[in-house]
Amino acid sequence: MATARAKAPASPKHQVTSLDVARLAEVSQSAVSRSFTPGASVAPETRARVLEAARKLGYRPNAIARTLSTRRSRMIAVVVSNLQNQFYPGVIEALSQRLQKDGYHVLLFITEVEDADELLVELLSYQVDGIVMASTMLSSSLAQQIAAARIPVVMFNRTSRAGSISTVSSDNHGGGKSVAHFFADAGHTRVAYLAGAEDSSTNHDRERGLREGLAERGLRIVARAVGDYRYERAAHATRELFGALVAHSERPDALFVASDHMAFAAIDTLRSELGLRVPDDVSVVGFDNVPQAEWGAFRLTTVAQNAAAMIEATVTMLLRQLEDGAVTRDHVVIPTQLVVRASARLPR
Amino acid sequence: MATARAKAPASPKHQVTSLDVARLAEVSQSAVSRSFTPGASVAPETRARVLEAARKLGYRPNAIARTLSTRRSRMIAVVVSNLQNQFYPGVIEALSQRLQKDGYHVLLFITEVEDADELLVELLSYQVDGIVMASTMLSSSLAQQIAAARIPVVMFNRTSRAGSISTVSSDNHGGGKSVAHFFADAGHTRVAYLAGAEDSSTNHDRERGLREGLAERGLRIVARAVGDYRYERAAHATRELFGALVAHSERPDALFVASDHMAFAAIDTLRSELGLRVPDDVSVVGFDNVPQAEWGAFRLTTVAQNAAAMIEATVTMLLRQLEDGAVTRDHVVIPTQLVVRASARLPR
DNA sequence: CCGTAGAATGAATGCGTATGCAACCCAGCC
DNA sequence: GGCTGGGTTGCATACGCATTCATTCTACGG
Repeated sequence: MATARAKAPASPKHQVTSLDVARLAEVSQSAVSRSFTPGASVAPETRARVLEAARKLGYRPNAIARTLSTRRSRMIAVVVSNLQNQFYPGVIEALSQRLQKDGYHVLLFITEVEDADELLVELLSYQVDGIVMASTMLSSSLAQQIAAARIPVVMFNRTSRAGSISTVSSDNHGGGKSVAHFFADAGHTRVAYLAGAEDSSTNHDRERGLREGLAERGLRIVARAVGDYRYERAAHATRELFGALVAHSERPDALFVASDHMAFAAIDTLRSELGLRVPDDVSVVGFDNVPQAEWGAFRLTTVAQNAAAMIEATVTMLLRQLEDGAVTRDHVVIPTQLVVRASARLPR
Repeated sequence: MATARAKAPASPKHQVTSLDVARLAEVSQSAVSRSFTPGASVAPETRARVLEAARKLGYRPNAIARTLSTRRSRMIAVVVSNLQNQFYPGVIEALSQRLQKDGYHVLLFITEVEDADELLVELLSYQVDGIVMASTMLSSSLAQQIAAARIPVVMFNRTSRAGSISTVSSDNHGGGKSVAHFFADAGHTRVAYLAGAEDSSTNHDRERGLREGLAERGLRIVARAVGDYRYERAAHATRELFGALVAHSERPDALFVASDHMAFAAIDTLRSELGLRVPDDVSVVGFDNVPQAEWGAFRLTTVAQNAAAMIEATVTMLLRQLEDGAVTRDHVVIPTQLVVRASARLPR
């Protein structure tokens, strides 16, 4: 016995299709399609009739059907992992709005570390036109596969030695170097580094910049701990570097942190937990210049990433590849700038 | 003369389709489709042959074509406006992961205030299976339209008098009330309110809760300013409430802020700019319990929203409606809890 | 006044998958 | 041994739109 499935009355359930509009406007389905396709050949009065009929019926072209037909979905996949770091929500927001302006939409994928591969495969089945990967690695096998599918990929804020993949990043090396000089000019001699994820190119480049910049002034990194781009781990790393177990003479007098997010953890820990003053006892400099860096509680001196420029470069690159149909391998590096606030001692 | 369009060699450009797999496995296209459809009728050995062939060819079912056929896209639209407020990135992250677990994906729409309508129309053309609206209003005409299309909508963290729309929200009224009692118990008599967006139900309910809670103790809101859920405007509102122009005797001794994000602005402004101590001079309580509330710089006493429960309720509600095919109008209210930290004076 | 280029239109087909339906096979049962 | 029924399979078609191709219509120049 079949259970009486309380199926809702199928009154306007029948989705309005271009054929319905065609009938009402007394034209062919082709004419309807053309009326909604910019640049197609339709007489103005025909289009007017069609649009009027469409309005009456509440018709909206079906983007899915269009995708199947044109092989372009106008969807861009954005892959992100760490939304706790304030940098990324801002990026997503700006990126999304920028793409919307060009008629594209964002299919969002959140992924922890390395299940990214599995996700990517799913993502491909949605026929996205392009992919932006922020703060996530891409296995080279998968990169291969995506390249084969001729889908443009842009790595945002990450670089990669893998296949034919474009990247947009800040001048992390230069940023790190400028911090080194800034510290040196302020007379700091015991500089420590609080690292992000060890396998990330950003972390690597920022540290290298710091090291080389210090070397130019005859200094070196005297201590180092890993915060993995996470607040809690950064707080823990700060305790390692400045805790009671560290002899006073060994204590660093300046700390470069690989991201603002972690810098907040460092400052909080230094002040509230270890009783150290910032910048009087320790100078702290971050990286990113997220909105909170400006807040009164932190007044963080930091290396600003030009997010707007990075996003513009990303979108430009993506759209160009989409138009050309050719997957390229460009690398754009956006300059950074040291923003001096109050969390680090000023140069003399 | 036709320009020689440098069309890339169409080597593996021809997308692998179920028909290709069928040919290789020497079965019909139907068999391939069924092999990828859980619960379909296929002999185990047939399915094995198909999967093997698919693997060889690198075949992945085309989700777009499937959508066209099944009329289910397995995409959920998520509409958000204010990603600066840390509450929302967290929600997006959790929501996205939760939906991914059930095989759904998030189509993200960022919208400033009221161009939402236009966006929603676009969104509908993507045949999303459901919509989650967070921190965004929905015009009732559009709500009507969506209901007619039989697309389930859940308003997240907002309520609405409009059409047949489900809502998930916290007990904002109760939360506001508990703050009132907390202030009263601590002996505060001059309580001020820093409001969010005036047209939001959350703001309205939180304020009403505060007012009623105070009334129960014979108190009232002595001052009020609007921060519109934005940091800068909240800082400005704080100056209005506590600035030099306010007579000392008129100055509030407790401040309830409609969101943590704004509470940070209030605290920063009170401390860094107005030279007031928190909580010694002014008690501050927020709402949301975002991760930063716990940070050493703020140690914010706040009303915690149970984001996990809200998300679970949202997803459950959405999925149920998708299965039943019936758009319902449920209203779930999740309890809140006052989290006591150090930004407000403790009850005696 | 005829020929023709060009615009406008409709019929037909393809995009890749899911599924109702009919055909088929085979085991089990009377 | 014939019959029945369940499990498999393939055929054909639908999903909604874009686009090619052929056809018709219009206007214009010679």
